[in-house]
Amino acid sequence: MTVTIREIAKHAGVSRGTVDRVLNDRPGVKPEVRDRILEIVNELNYVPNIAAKALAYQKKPVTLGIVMPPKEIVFFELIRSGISSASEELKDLGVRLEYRYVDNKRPEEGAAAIRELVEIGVSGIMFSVMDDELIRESINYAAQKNVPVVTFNSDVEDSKRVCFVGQDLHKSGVVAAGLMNRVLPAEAKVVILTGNLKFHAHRARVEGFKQGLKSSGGSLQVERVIEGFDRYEDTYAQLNQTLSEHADISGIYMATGDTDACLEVIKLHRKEGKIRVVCNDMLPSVEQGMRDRMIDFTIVQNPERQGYLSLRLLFDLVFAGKQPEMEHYFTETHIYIPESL
Amino acid sequence: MTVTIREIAKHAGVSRGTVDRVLNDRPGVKPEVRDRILEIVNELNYVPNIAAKALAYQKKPVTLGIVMPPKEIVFFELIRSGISSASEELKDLGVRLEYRYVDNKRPEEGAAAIRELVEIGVSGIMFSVMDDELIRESINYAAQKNVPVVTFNSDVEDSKRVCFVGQDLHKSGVVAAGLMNRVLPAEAKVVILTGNLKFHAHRARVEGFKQGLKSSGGSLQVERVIEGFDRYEDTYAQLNQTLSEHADISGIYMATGDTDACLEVIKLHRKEGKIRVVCNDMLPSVEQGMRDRMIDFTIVQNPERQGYLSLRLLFDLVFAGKQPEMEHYFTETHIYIPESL
DNA sequence: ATGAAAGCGCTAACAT
DNA sequence: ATGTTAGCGCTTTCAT
Repeated sequence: MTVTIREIAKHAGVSRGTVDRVLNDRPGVKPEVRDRILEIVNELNYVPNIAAKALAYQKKPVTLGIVMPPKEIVFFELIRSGISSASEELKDLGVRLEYRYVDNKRPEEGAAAIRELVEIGVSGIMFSVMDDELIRESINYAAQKNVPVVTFNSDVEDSKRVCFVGQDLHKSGVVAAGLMNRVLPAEAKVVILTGNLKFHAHRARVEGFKQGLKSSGGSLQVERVIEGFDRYEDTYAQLNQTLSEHADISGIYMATGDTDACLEVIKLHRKEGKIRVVCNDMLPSVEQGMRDRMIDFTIVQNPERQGYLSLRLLFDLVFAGKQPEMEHYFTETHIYIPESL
Repeated sequence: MTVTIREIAKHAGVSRGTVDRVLNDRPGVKPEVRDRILEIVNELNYVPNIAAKALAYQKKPVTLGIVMPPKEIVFFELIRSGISSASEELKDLGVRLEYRYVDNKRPEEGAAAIRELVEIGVSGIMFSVMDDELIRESINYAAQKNVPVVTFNSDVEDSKRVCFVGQDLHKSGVVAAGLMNRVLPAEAKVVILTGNLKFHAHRARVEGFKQGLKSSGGSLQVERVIEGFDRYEDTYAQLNQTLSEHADISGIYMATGDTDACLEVIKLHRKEGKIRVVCNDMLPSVEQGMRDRMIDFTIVQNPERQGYLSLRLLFDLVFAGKQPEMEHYFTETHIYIPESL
């Protein structure tokens, strides 16, 4: 027999209303009664019935806030589709979603969005904006107001967010190294392209790659690590220079940065098909590069799942009181080749 | 405003009971009334509320049947874990699962299981047993009794199953060819290992591989296609012979078959690390082979997702009347290398 | 501080 | 053939 709120009430010799108050941390219950009820709840191993809760919430649905970049940011497209799947499943379950689209490079917008969502009374927040002190403060403010925050895609470290769902950037790099090792001959020379090594997120892949090369006992040489600062021109100029100076470069790991710039330089040097290219993510430019057979591999970390899982975790937490089991949920690392498309 | 059964009743000038009868195809409604109600249902775009249904079904849950191999068949482990995730989500939603474990090489067991489940009154069935005429008949029998069947992992073609969830075997082969092409030099010789070319499932990967080699304009040569009939000895003997006769084999595509036999032969010929090996699936023997760096790649088709999706589709169908959108749901093709583990 | 009762949308048993 | 009603387990409002 599944144990209901009614059973608890009977055991405790109180009404269902009182039990409900205790279970939902509502005021107006004598501490000793509260304790006794909680004891019984534990003893009987009570678990709330989702369907019943959902039905009761129909009139005044629980609201979950989502803060992320707007539709124009194509990188988030698949994450959005994962969120959609989850929200489809939750459609009838007494949940409403409240979106706030912000520039994910503008911490102040993200921080403000969190506070606003807390003000309007959301029960939980999904959040993806570049890490920053302002944001940390907002997240902690939400936490203190009992509004749990799940970060996704990019984490806000040392904040009071309940968990993070995203990529294992270091592992991307390790896997990229494994691929290079298999497609290039011994002693071959490779170049790493990244954005800005000051950012942890950019550094992690590069470090993973280097470590991967080492630990696999490979003999590949990293000729240079280029910081392109996510700009076409910088990337183009530096890579161009490098390829000019080193005609024997046979692999490029595009850890972070402008794919188009990279491919243009390869064309300029007439190295199509001669230089092996490993990328990350499946942006339109990467997909095109694969179709054109200029990119050999791209490493992807299940963005749909990031979206789906974050929302699901948040729902389970606020609706069933189910605490996330981990602090970091890393989505699986997958490898694509042109034939995978 | 979401439209409820009550609204429909009001519009039609009947009671909620009658509407319920119509919506659930229960007898005892005058045809003209039924038609009128259905019209209104369409017009108002009525969608049943899952939470309410689930709650009402608490006492007498809807039962879904699952026919698949028992725990000993390790291949299904991940599929099972996907089923578990889905059933976790559906726990409170008025659904009960009824398992029948059968040898998936024994169609008569599978066919009997379907009939039995239909007899005991399940509302839908998930099914995975090798294709066979007996099974086709059972599935059609179930369909005729209004019990939808979703096949997963291996399809039962030309049957009245509502849809199939599983791998795109042909694509596995194409992707394998893409990998071989990237890691082997031009003109290299490869061997294909399969089970029994009489089986469509075994043939599909082999054909995909060959076609992949061709269409990518590669120059690799398929030296031989070995049928190992899923037996260690046959595989061992034939591969051994082939490697003895052709010292220049530099790639093996393990489309289907006994991985251990394959690896043993490679060791025997001291070709560890010299012959590139591409496998399918992530069986324990494959995983071990990767850790030992004897297998370079394995191609996997999201078995968890197969389990999850099949159950979810079945639930949506019987619970919300949502017809599957496709007849074939192919799970995504993923590539793993040792560093992915 | 606590109890009682109505209601969320749907099903099913019982009436008519 | 159709209407009425009592739940399903939880929330919430209104009494006490």
